Formats: sequence, C-alpha cells, structure tokens
Amino acid sequence: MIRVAIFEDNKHLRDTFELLLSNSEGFSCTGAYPDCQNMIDDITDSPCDVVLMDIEMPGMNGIEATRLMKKHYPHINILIQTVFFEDDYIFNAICAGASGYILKSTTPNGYLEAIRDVQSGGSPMTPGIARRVLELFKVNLQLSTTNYNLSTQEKKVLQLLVTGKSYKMIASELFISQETVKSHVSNIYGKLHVHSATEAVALAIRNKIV
Amino acid sequence: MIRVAIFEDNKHLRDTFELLLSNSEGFSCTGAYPDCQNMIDDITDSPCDVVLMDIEMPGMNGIEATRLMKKHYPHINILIQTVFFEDDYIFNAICAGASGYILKSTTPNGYLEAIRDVQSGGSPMTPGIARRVLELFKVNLQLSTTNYNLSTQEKKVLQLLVTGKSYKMIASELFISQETVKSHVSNIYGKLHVHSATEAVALAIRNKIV
DNA sequence: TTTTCAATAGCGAAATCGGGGGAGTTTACA
DNA sequence: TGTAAACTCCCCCGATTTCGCTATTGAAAA
Repeated sequence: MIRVAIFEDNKHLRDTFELLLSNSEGFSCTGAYPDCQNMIDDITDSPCDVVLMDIEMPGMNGIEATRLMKKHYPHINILIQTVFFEDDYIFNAICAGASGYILKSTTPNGYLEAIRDVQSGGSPMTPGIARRVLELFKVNLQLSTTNYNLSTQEKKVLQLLVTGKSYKMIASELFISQETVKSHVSNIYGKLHVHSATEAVALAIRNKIV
Repeated sequence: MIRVAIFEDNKHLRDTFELLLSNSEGFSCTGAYPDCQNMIDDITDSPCDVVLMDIEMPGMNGIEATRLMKKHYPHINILIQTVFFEDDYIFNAICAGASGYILKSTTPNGYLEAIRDVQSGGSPMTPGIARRVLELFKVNLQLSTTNYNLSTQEKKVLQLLVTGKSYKMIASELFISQETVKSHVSNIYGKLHVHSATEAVALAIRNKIV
C-alpha cells in the first residue's frame, strides 16, 4: 500500500486525485492540501511515502516545498506534476530533490504508474522532460575542447596549484626543486595566457583541464 | 512513417524487431545489422530517422557507434536499448548523443512508443534509468549547501580575486585601500578555512560562491 | 543604551611569487 | 643522427602576498 499526500491548489484536480487514489488498489491518500503553509506538520501528522506536488501554488511554490520536504523527510519521494515545460523549473526541481517530473496531461493510469515508479526507486518523466534533462546535463558538462598543450609535468604542477599548494610544497611532492616548479608555472602561464596563479586555477577549473 | 534502422548482434532479437517494425502502422525498417562495421555506409545507402542501437556488440560497441553516427548524421535520433543498468554506460551514452535509453525488458509496444517519442523530440527512459540520470546530474552539480557567511564586500573581493586581480587592482576597483583589501582577504581565508588565494579561488568556483 | 559586527585603514616582518636571464640532460621523433 | 621539446636547475630582484597586530567608524541588533 503506497501512502500518497497531495499538494494542489486547484480544488477540482485535488478532489479528482484524492478520489483516484482512494479507489485504486494498492494506493491510499493520506491528505490533500491546497497549499504548503503547514506542510511539515501535515506530513508529521499523516505520514506518507510519496508526495504529489504541484508547482504553481499560492504562498510557497512546489519547488521550495520540495526542498523543505526533502530537508525534513529525505526518504519521501516527491513527484512533481505541472503544466510548465521550462528548463528553469525542471532544473530547480531536480536540484530541490524531486524524484519525478510529469506533465499534467498524463492520464489517470499514468499518474498511478508514475507514483508506483517513484516508490520503487525510479524517476518517471515525460519523454519531453527527459530530453530537457539530458540537454541540461550536457550543457553542464561542456568539456573544454581547447587543448592548451600542457605537458604531463605541467599538468601535475597545475593540479597541485589548484589545491592551493605553494611552490615549495609542489616541489617536494614532485621531487623537484622550487626553481623547476617556477619554470613550469611560468610555462603554464604562457600556454594559458594568464599572469597569476589565481587566473590559472580559475581557468583550469572552469575548463576542466584538471 | 518513421524509418528505423536496427543494430543488434543477437539474430533472434534482430529478426523480432524487424518483424515488429514491418508489421506496425507508421513504422518501416530500413535495415537490420548485426554490427557497426559499415554503419555509415549502411545508413548512407538506406537513410533512416531513428536508430535502435544495442550496446553490447562485437567490434564497435553501441556507444562508440552512437558517437560516430551523431558526427555524420546529427539529426538521426538514436535509441539505446540494453540490459546494462550501469552509470558508466548511461553517462557515456548521453555524452555520445543518445536521445533515449531503454532496458531490453520493454514490451513490443513499449519499443514502438519509445521510437515515436524520440522521433517527436522526446527522450524515453526507463524510470530506473531516469533516476540514475538525475543522480549523475546532481553529482555533477554538487551545489554547495554550506554557507560561508561572506559579507557583500568580501564576496566582491573574492570575485575579483577569481579574475586574477591583484590587491592593488582590487583596491582601486572597489575604491578602498590595499590595506583594506588585505583585511578582507584575510577574513575570507578565515571563513573559507583556506590559506592562499588559489585555494580560495578553487573553492569559490567549485562551490559556485561567485 | 550597550553590544556587536562589517567595513575601513594602518604598520611591520616574513614568506612567496613573477619575470628576467642562462644552461644542462633526457626523450621523442623524423 | 640531428633537432625539438620537455624537464631540470640556478641566480637576481622587485613586487606581492600573508600573517601578525591594532584601531576607528557607523549601522544594526540586543
């Protein structure tokens, strides 16, 4: 039996969901709330396994609510359902800890299946949403294609520089003299077109050279 | 009519897919190949819209093949289908440019629907796969939840430090004395628990403080 | 009203960094 | 076999950074 709580400001939808869950084998509705004002108390009073969360709600929106809920009840799976198909919403919902993200056009059976999915450790998503997630994923990677032609030793030095090591420490870690480290650093600056350690480190991290 | 090419080394499965596609309304099978040795030529001879790609194949594997295919035919949507449920495969498949990733347990109808989904710009995924993607996504973000309590001025200084500015330049940009910059930097180090500019910059970028 | 704290500023000393130069050895490759 | 690149090391020197302190101001909080 999967216990489900509903947060949805539209009364008609809310009632429909409640009815659907109450009349479906293997599901129970522990509560249906129009907003998240007393969410934590509500859930404390009536524990649940899955939350069906609307995004657009008066007061606290569904994404904020998701963040808050995950903070208090990390084990509860939250299924976002919305009419919004926007990167910002998707991105933030994921970061907030949502386990699934479906569009409101889903059929009654689709809802039940999605709830079953999140409960069993999956992340149901409308294929269109999933595509957006993949795109966001790839944008986030954006591996640097530029090759700075750093030698292996220079890369090592740069790596250590990134961790905040001084020339002296780098020297002892690589078993070379500080002067050699200086040489390498100087060459690195030349190749990276920078003039200080901080710039080099910033570039290195941003471009995932190290 | 969605034109589909199949790459699958298992003859039984390959034949099954071909039969399924040939006998389904709105689908046609442009080819069914046991490996990717002549993939590009095959597709050039028999153009398609969607590729159903197995991962485990002799010679070139499905992920490499996906990468190659996307290079030559960026508009072709590639649907990965596999028995493997591993982060590495999922991660690499996404990076290679796959549009969907489904498990082989899917029903015949599930395959057809997934093909329709990728063709119409979606990314069908088994909910379990989707969960892995979300996890990978979040690991990749690793948003810092820790609050370092930097004051507004300290944040400005840190920002400028990240760009490689010296104390002197920071001082003139913020219209304060170098001594003040020194104070701020010192306080930043204390709050960030670091002892050098490079460490502070690395931490700042990685935790997206700036 | 008192306390707290961010922001400002200064001084001194030690350490580190960055640029300039030069030069030897090894390794890779054509 | 010759050459280029990488790796190594050294010296000089000024600029910069880092770490101690102390201290005033003004605004906000208690």
